Amino acid sequence: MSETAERAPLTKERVLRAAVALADRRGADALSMRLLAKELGAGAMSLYHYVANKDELIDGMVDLVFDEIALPTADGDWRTAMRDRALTARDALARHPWAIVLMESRTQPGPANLRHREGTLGILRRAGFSVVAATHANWLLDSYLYGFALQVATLPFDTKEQLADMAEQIFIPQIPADRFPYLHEAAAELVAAGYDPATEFEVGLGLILDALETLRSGRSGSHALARNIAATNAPKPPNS
Amino acid sequence: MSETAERAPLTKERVLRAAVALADRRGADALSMRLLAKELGAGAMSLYHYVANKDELIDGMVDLVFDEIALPTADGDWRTAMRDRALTARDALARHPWAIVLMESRTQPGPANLRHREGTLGILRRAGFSVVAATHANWLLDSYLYGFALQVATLPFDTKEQLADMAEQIFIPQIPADRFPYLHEAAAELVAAGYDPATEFEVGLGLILDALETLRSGRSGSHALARNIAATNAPKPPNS
DNA sequence: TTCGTCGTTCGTACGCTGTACGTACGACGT
DNA sequence: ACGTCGTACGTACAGCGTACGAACGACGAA
Repeated sequence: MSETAERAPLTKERVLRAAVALADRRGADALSMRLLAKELGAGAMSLYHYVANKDELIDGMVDLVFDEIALPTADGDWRTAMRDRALTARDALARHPWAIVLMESRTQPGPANLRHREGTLGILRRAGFSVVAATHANWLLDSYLYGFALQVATLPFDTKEQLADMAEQIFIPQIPADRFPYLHEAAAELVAAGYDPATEFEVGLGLILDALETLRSGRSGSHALARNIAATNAPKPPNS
Repeated sequence: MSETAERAPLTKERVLRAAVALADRRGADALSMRLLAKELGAGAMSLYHYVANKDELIDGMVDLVFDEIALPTADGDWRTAMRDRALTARDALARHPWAIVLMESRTQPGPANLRHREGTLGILRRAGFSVVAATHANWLLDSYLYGFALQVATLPFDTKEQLADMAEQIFIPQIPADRFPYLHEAAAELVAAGYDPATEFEVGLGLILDALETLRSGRSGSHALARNIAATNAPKPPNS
């Protein structure tokens, strides 16, 4: 493969990027120090000059993925800013499915992670969200984002054509109609209706953003708890 | 520890339950066939008479956790049914944090998983959700559920007292106020406002359920895509 | 009683993992 | 010419999942 071709000097940057590429190509399980070293044309132990251990390697990889998510800018309304961020985050997590679990399981947030939290929080605060309301908004958006990515990462289909194939060849025959009538019906009807899984993310995202608007203005729907908490703090952005 | 005390006959059930207990106690990483066998007072290879391999062991463990989630019943309105399911699921995932990732990463759904999907889908369909609207609802609810559980599993605090300690001793000193003004402000203000992370899940859940009501009645908020799709299929429950 | 046969248990071994430890080598200041 | 230091890595160890085959008790048939 790459025996003597690429013997550029080893750096932390190069190690991390190679690790991301390897995880993308072969999956998180295949990422071992030995294999990564071979990929770089180096010995396994050489890597330990650039990362203290495998955990630190993974921390670095996660922060690289975070850097691929568009940092929301100050201009424009909060809705499109949060929407753009969610969409690019979704894309980044689709490119690096191994990162989904690792991103939120690192106890120490990396610099890109911090920059992100600061950016999104700023957008929300300047848009009139109270600190507590913005906290609710971030929890809701991030939970949806990570949960969705987690579910999508293991789906065996992406397009509506693949969904149709899956449903007809695997799902419907395996689900007995008498024990699972609703699932049976749904599988058939989704295909018939031309349901496209690629647009699913934006449906839920739109609903969430609508819901957050009620949180911002302090008038929640029928949920008393959210209403009470939203009223706790008036918006008062720092630094302006 | 348990040398000759518990030499009840090995069964698949016993192996799976011991595996769940071990993962709860020591974490997913510590779950090895050798350690699990020792826990059961058996040799490592004995386990392979009850599970084909470690993957099948994990499949069984995940299905046991699924069984802890309350299957929604037919009576009552859809909102409380979905709310109860989400809350018991949240509790089950809090008891078994290792299961969050594994649950949605198993390509083959276990029997408890299938029973669940059928149950929730039935609730929604009978409540008037179209097949496509119910699909949206499930994606939104499940994504929130898993994403929230994923984030909570790694948080170092659960109660508002722990949050206050964390913020004061770790978070605020580590976040320079000049580079991260909003994060800095938020950490201080959340503590001052008596923000309780334990209630966070229900805030987002309430907002989502409110949003789903608009999906059910076919009138979405400002999101045209959801409105169009919701109109695609009229509700027509099977089997009744 | 003796002899398969079968279900269950598990000892050993292989190739893999992360990484501790010690060594080796080229570049550089003195 | 001689230490020192940054970089590289060979070897080794404990632990992993699991393939293979042997051991052992229970049992029906002879």
